[in-house]
Amino acid sequence: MSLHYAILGFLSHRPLSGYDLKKAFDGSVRHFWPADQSQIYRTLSQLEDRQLVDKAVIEQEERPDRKVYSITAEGQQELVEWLRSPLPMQDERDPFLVQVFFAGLLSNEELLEVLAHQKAEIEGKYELLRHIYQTSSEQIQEQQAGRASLITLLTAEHALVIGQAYLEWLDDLMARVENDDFTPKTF
Amino acid sequence: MSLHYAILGFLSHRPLSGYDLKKAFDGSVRHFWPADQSQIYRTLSQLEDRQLVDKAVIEQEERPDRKVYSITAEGQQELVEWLRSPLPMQDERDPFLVQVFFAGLLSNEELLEVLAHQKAEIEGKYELLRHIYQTSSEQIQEQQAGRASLITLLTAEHALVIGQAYLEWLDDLMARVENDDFTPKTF
DNA sequence: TGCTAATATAAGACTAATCTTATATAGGAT
DNA sequence: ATCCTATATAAGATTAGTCTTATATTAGCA
Repeated sequence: MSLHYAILGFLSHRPLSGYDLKKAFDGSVRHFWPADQSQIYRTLSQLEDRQLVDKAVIEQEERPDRKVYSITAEGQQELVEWLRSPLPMQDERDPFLVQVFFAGLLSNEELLEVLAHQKAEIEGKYELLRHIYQTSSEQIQEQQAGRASLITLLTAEHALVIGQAYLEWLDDLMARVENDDFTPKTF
Repeated sequence: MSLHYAILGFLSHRPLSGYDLKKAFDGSVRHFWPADQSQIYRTLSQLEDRQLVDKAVIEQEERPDRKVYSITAEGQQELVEWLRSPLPMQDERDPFLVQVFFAGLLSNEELLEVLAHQKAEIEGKYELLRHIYQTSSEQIQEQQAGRASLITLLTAEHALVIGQAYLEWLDDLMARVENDDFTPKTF
């Protein structure tokens, strides 16, 4: 469902084609809402059926026609209503945590390997996001872009804060595995 | 896919019926891998087809037959192999972050409301998990249960660490919204 | 007396998302 | 010469997970 609103969100800035939208997703929100190309096109035609977007066909001789979508007044209204509405929490689904939960079946060495792999993955994701955050925050500040642009940075900030905590937990855990000491902590 | 392995994981401790498994999921891993009752039964019969589990039918006069599943040698092997194997990272999907990303369309007051709601949700989840963590860590320590039991606590610990970071980010963000100051941070 | 919860299983329909494949062309790189 | 990338769209099949409904009985509560 959120894909509908994410698309409306992008279209609320400027009209875009399916192709443009795919690039917009990959370049900004993919770390918390990846979008499949095929699904974008399907969702666009659903939004069109519900008259939340308008389609403008721009004929091109050498390529398939560009179909540029723009948000309608109804679409804008539905988007803002959704943005305002408190959402029920999503349940998470993390196969890595399933591995950890049943890791009693592994030796400490095997467990350490799994943890080290996860650490590398999280670190990679973290570094990528840090780079994106830095360059785009500099860009936004140079251009003196407004409040709405600054707000888009907050999701990257969220990922960085969570990533840092994740890495601290992993480091602490790896140390405990090395000492073979799994004594519970207090919270 | 992880549901297959999570079921095998539970069955590696002791034989269980579909009904038992549903309770086991709800009581321990549901915060990172919720399982639908219907899906558990379907997955059990798939595992049976692949001979990773054995079914023992216990006839009951007054109720539907209890079908108790136990893990086979092949099942145990596949489980341990999976536990050892480094998994590709999952992409997240968080509608709340979609809201934040496009929150430029909301006023500061509206945004604060959305954030306050999320804070309450996260706090609720956090308190629940803290309670579960405390009681079950005490229980495990009293019973002098072994390494495998202590390891199951680590996933709750993970959720608590992440939850804390999440709440700190939210608090900081709410303060900034109140001051209408969205200046980027440095990471 | 009737309602609810617990025990126990499972099919059917549906939705969201992914993966694969198809069509069509231009321009640049090897 | 040939291959890859970018542009541009979209149907088809499949998978994982959810939601609804069905069946059947007992025990306890109000």
